[in-house]
Amino acid sequence: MRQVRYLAVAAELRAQIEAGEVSAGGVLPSEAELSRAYGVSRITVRKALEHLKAEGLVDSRQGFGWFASVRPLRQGLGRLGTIEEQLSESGMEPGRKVVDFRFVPAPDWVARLLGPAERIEVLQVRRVNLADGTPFARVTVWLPAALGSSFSRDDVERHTFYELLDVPLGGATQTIGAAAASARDAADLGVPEGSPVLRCERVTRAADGSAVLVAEHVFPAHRTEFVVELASPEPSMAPSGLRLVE
Amino acid sequence: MRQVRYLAVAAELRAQIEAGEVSAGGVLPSEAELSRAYGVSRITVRKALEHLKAEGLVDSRQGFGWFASVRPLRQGLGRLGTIEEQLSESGMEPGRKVVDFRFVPAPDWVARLLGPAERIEVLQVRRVNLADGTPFARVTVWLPAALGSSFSRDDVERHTFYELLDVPLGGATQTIGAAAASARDAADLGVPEGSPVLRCERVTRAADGSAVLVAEHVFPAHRTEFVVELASPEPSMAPSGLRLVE
DNA sequence: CTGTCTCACTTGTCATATACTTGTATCACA
DNA sequence: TGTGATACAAGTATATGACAAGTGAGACAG
Repeated sequence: MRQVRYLAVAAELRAQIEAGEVSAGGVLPSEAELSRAYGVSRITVRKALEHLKAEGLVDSRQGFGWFASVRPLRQGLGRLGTIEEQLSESGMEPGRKVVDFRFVPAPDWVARLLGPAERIEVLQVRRVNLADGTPFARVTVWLPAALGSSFSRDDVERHTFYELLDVPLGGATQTIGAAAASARDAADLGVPEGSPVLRCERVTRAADGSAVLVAEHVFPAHRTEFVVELASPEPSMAPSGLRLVE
Repeated sequence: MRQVRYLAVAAELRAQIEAGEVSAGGVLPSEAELSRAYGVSRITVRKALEHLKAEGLVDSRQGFGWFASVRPLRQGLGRLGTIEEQLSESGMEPGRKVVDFRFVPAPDWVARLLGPAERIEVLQVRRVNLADGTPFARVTVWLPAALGSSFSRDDVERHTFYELLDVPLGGATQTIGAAAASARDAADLGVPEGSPVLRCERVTRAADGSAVLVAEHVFPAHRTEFVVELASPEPSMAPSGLRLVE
């Protein structure tokens, strides 16, 4: 029987990563080192690593190295598509409606998140997402006026902000909480005032770490929920990422 | 495992700042001094500092120096401790109280999650977590009777289930949603009935992928929120992991 | 006391160099 | 087709040095 060496190497690496010997985000030894360690050529090591990359377990950057993926997705679990994909798959018709497009002075909490320099003016876009004509989300985006000055209402209606922005993006921080629907929430989403809603606040940062965009998503609780895959169980029973607010 | 030096320097600086060795608003040593102190080049010190700046922990002014931010923009999720740690750090006394410990037939939705074989009987443990005596979470755990038969009420009061279980765990799926407080939620958490709560449902799987344990966490919305760090922004504006429910 | 100048020190930025990494291509062998 | 050896291109981390530009404090003339 012919032995396939790179699969054996891949299996060993996978075992080490899943055993936590390489922490999430940690850097693996270089291909050359692995090659020496396992007594195989660099080609074989690469094939093994690329195999793991296809599984979503590791990733690489040229000139830097290989590192364990921050959020590995297991093979058995299909990727969760975007909401729009889910809608069309279940036969519903997605739609969106821009209900507000204005330059306004930044609300206090938005100004705090964007940083002091951006205090002055922001482009505020409010949009309602529809499924078969009934609203299931309201999204509000605040963008420094300097960045949004060239956008038209048509632009934001047809494209995502990530497409429109010409800035290399570096990451985001997302906060998920529950709240009672305000009067405006109730009107926009067609739910009773005071009924529970999921509120998600996201700060998107540029590659250099500066905040670029603040977004608030509000969902009626009875129609939506978040799903998070945890690769390895937390030591505590408390869900990861939970935080007490003031 | 390879190390990236500027990340190591950043970690040490972060530790010092958070330990209060640099008071809020206080000035850090100059880049040249840090460079000497850590035995690295100024470039590396700068990269570390800029890393912390992206986290909102420090800031700089040309000609003046680096100083700790008065109000950190955000806490990196990587170092977000368990709720218990947060409580003791903020001077509150954590506590827990087991309010229910029973073997019962599995509720339908739990049985579905655990798989058909486990339909028969489960150990149901209900616990209220306290901060300074007032409840901030209620956790209910369902465990197949076969796995939980050896546990005593004292065991679950003193240890986490992850410690008690002798099974190698493989991962978990966590669902976060909002809901209105039921009568029991209201009683357990001390909030008005119908007020919004965060509801988190977790299915923990063994290494072989079979479901081992189902847990439900309920938090009053006004005290808790989830923070998720996204390494790279999603192509869609919709928050990742969101899913429509029936 | 008040303005102004100077000087030491700081961050911001650029250029250059080295060592090391992944990405890719080529040729060879079983 | 899997594996190995080699070479080179491209990208990253780090070190070193230099200079521009901003800050603050003290010296000094009025």
